[in-house]
Amino acid sequence: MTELVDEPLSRRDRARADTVREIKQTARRVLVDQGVDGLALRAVAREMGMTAPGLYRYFSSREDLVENVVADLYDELTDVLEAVRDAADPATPGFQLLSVARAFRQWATTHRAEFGLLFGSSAQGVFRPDDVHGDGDRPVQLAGQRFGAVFAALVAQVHLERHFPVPAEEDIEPALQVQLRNWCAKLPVALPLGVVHVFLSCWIRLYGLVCMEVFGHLRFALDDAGPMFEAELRALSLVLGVPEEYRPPAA
Amino acid sequence: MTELVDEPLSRRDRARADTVREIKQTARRVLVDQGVDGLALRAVAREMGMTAPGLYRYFSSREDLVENVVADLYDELTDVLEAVRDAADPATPGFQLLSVARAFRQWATTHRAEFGLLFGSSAQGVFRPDDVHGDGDRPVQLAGQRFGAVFAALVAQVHLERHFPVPAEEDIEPALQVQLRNWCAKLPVALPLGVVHVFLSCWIRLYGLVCMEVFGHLRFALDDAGPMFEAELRALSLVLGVPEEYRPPAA
DNA sequence: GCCGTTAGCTAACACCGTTCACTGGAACCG
DNA sequence: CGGTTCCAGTGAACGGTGTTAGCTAACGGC
Repeated sequence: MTELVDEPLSRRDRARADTVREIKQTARRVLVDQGVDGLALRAVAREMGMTAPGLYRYFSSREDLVENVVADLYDELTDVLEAVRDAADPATPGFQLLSVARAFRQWATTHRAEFGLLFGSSAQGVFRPDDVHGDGDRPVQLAGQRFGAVFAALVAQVHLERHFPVPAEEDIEPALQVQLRNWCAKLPVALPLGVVHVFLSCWIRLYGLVCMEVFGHLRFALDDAGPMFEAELRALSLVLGVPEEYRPPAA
Repeated sequence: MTELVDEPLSRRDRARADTVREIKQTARRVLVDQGVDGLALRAVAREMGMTAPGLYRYFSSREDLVENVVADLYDELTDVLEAVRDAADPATPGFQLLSVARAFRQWATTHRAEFGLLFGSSAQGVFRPDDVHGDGDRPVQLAGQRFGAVFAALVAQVHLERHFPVPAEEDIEPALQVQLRNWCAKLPVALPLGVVHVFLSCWIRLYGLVCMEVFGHLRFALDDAGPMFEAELRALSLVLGVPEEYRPPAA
């Protein structure tokens, strides 16, 4: 058994860790310029001067490799969002939230293949049917939670600063109440049910619009989703009571 | 050259049409119980006692077959939605819209594989990058337009009956205005820009929620999306001014 | 220096999409 | 009726895939 202490990394272990990194990094490059379907084990191996079976020393299957790449991508995306949040000026929750939302779309549109892997229809690996809630401790699940926490925390802060209108608990259907309560219990901070309800509703709109744009399901109406995105952002700002001066302006 | 008249279907042509039907039908069955990745030409051929190369007499590639299956699925889904709309009692636009939205979710959750093919991230076939707008005349595009028209027409009718609040033209960003105008021009009926804006916004929410549910991206928070769907439906009813008595009730 | 562990290889299996050359039979024409 | 043309469907083959089994060779710890 390997030690849980992180200090005694043997020479071999370091080499192994390096190889793992290189594989994931190569896989990501292949993903980007070959597409999801072109993300083949053999292609990854070829790209780094190995043969496909060699990869099985590091990942138990293609699915396993993909899952680890997904976790890394979640982390990378989260890093970007956190950096944008922390660089936002003024550093008010409202403006930070808008900036993060824009950065999310920006990342999605400039990393289409990666976005498809994270948020598309082929992401059975992220949240498997068997673990009812996505709160296991596999890397991809932890990374997913970290990602979600960025938005959740910002909405919570916005609400803390300016109490935007939320439905009263008793105005939420009981069946939805218990689910929201269960979810709340897993969050680091306690939030009123109405707030998480509004957060979920806002996230649905952001996710829906960005997905439609990236997956090409918006082209029936728009050829550039940018203006529509800003309009939706403005609508969300109103819902969340983001102060006028930080809101995207109407035309 | 074959005649454009539809009467003189030779014996051969009828047999051919039957085979095409059987192939698509078999492909759909394979899709359902093997998943999108399991939708292999060889599997389809095997299932119907043929060999894979034989299918090339009917479809020029796997992609071609999939595209035709997608078109059929769009048609089937649209038929379901239209039937639900026409069977809605009372037959008011508001209630019809709610019924159709529920039927859409119902179809999506009971036909996950098919839904993923139509609305997921692997739908490059439906709207290709090259045709800027999805208004070509390939079967899949026609079917897609027919699908969208169901929702669009209902929203239009709801607005005709009760003028829910829409943004004034001059409150829409110019860049978005021209896009919406272009799209409007392709619709069968003339609609105020504000109405199509609201329609698009509502469709984003419906699409976003159903996609998240079907693709498993909602499991981080909810294990049954039903109540949240009804809550969103209620929110949309308020946006669209659907009369109180047809709205989903608050808790 | 020995010995266990392990990285990486080759070969192989079963599958995939696709092309090609071919056969059998149906449809058409004189 | 015979001859010819067309076409559905086949088997073989090519190059690709994920994955397993068995081997070699090098490395780390004693």
